[in-house]
Amino acid sequence: MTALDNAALRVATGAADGEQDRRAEIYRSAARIFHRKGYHATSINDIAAAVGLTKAGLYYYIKGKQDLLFAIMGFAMDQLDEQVIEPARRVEDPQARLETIVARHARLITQDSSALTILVNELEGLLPDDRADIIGRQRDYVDFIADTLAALRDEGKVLGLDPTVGAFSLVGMILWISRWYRADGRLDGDEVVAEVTRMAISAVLNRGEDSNAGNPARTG
Amino acid sequence: MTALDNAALRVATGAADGEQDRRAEIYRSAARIFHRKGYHATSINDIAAAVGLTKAGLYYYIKGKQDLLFAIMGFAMDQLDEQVIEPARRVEDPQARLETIVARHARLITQDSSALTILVNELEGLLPDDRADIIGRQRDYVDFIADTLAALRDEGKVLGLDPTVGAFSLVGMILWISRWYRADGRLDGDEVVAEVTRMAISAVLNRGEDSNAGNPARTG
DNA sequence: GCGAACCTACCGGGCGGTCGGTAGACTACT
DNA sequence: AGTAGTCTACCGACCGCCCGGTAGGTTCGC
Repeated sequence: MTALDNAALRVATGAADGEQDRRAEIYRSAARIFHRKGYHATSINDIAAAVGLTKAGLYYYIKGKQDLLFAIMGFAMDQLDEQVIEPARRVEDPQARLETIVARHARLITQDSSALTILVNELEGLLPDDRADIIGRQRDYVDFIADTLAALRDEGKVLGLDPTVGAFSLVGMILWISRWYRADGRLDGDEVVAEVTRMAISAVLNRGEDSNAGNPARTG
Repeated sequence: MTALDNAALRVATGAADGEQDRRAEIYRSAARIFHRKGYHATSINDIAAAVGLTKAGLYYYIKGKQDLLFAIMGFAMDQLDEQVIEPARRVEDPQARLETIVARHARLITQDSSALTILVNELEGLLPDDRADIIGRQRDYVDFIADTLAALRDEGKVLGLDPTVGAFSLVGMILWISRWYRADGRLDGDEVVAEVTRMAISAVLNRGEDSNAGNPARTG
């Protein structure tokens, strides 16, 4: 049933808006409200009202608040798998693969950040088993990036970078986009994606030890 | 009264543990629990129990849940001002200043991330006026970084980087540390700080256009 | 007339917050 | 020395509200 729910959500976030599948609209609205107010601050009534139903009416479509959250996160993770990880896996050159990862992930966020952002911010709202599931998939993603960085290092393009720290840092940079990017802002989505991708690659590539960035600040 | 509260918290987060000032312990515990479970998922009872009081007893010390949150965030912002922004302001060379910002901010997070992390994750729990206050101070911080990046660009050390996007990206990289760094992990705090600082500087400095990181990925 | 789609009404419970009270230390006056 | 008053630091009990969730209909297209 989760698979079915995710399918519904996938339809919903696509271009074609709901015409028959009410469930899709519900998931999409819930994702938007969770994203804006946070999971715990969002009531079932909020979601019901947003889709023009009463609370009881909403329960015709969903099993509960936590299942709703898990379904949204599962969908977001599916999106990441399909639109970032799988395409990147088919890129053999490590640098090109890293660029693919960053650019595609960033683009996903500039296009619709709701589900992706909930995915990282509302983990503690899940049941332990569900949380373990999601965290495992996230961990796989970070490992995938770390492996790519390790491959870059083996090519000699990167010196003295810890792949795990590098992977986490790049992920942080990408995820943070959802906090500051506005579709109606000074830069459009493609420009932001390009800019962030450039920074990410630059952060990782070796520049030949011309920087003395070590430990310049001491407390006090 | 907020100033007094913040003073109490400042004492609390220092080395010397509570010996008389109960308020300090309360703020510190609250920050830790808010950090772990999130603001909305934390009840006043949780905090009271953590400091060995009943809910009513706790209200002898605090004005309300939202004031508690605002006080914690105000303290975190003060920490940022005093330990990151002010020291960095005294550094004239833009690159050295940027290194100071990143290293000091990162160090703050590896040392005790509770208040700093609440500061960015629980904004929507605040009253509108309080939120505006905090957001304004955060915006000032980002502008400070962006100005530093602009100065670097004027020196010719950076080509074609948007200072605002750069500032946000670096902040994202730094803040994300609190999500993955564990004090008992493989790397100790200083190593992580050094690694992240190196990445941040590298992300921003010009490497002479040897990267073709543009728009390598298309959907579909 | 039957099932899908939805409603009104309700439940138990936990929430943030308040109230009246009080143990005990400390002060003040006689 | 005794005792009355006062203040700090707390507690048990309670309030009204809203929460997630449910029971039991009702409407409506087929």
